[in-house]
Amino acid sequence: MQEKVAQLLKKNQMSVTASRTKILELFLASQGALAHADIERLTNGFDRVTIYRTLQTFVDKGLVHTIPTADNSVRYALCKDECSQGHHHDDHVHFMCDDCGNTYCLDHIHVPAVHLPQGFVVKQTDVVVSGICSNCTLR
Amino acid sequence: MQEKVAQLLKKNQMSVTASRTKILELFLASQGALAHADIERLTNGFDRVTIYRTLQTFVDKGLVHTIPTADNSVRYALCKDECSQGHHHDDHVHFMCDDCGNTYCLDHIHVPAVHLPQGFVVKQTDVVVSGICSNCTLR
DNA sequence: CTGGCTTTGCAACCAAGTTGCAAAGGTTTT
DNA sequence: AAAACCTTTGCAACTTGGTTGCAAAGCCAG
Repeated sequence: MQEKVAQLLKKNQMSVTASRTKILELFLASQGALAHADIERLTNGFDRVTIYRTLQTFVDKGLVHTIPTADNSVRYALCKDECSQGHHHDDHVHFMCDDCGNTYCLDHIHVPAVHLPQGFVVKQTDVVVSGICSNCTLR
Repeated sequence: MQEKVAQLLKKNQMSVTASRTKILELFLASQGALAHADIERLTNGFDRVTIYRTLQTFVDKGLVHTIPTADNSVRYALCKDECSQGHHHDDHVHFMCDDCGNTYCLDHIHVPAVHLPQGFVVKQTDVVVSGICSNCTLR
């Protein structure tokens, strides 16, 4: 596992350090998206600043993308393989659960095409759905 | 005009004060959405805190709604008449222009229904489109 | 295992937003 | 039109989230 994570870092042109390894492991182990605060809580000893910088590096290298949320908080989730350095293909729907607070990438649900009036050029469409996730409806 | 604004405030159960009048005028005069910083710039003399509280009051009273944005900044726009105290009908698409930075409510473009996997309960769907707005493509 | 570049931790800083409270302002009553 | 009462404002202080500069430590080629 550790080894696999190290390979993944190298493949994306990053040197292998303790914080990057640990944080990437967290992402691989997590179902949903992670916020800076989650990572701070789940690790111990890494400086706030290191976590900010590590996340930024992951985004720059195309390993992770930020998720638009309804409550204006910043969350991060692993990219699928199609994403690469400086080029994110983030065309899936995101879901925020009002109950457990988790945020999920619904990778297989693509954002619908939105038809705009003449003169508008569409570059990106973000869809954020909120409600109750499947884990929480069961309980 | 001043009178009309005062009526609008009263209709929504707010006392008529200088800051509320001025800020509501700004919204009525503005094409797109306004951020706290915009209002601070366009007015002079009102305290930051007063602007925060006025915006919050407008949201509570159903006069204004917040707009989800791709860059995690908070913006406000006038509600249509269907919105009322504590009950927003915010089911239209929002557009952010990468060029001029303006944010618009596309009131007549409704958010498409998104089909989610079993077990998910949808409460709200937010669609934020970014690109170039019709004002900026003309130039 | 040495040297050079990268990353980390710390401290300080900045921006956005919130809270408590006294003073000022709006509204209602008489 | 003034008094009384409740609401709103401005100020100061604080909190939270995020950034920057820099010296020390860490990574990884040769």
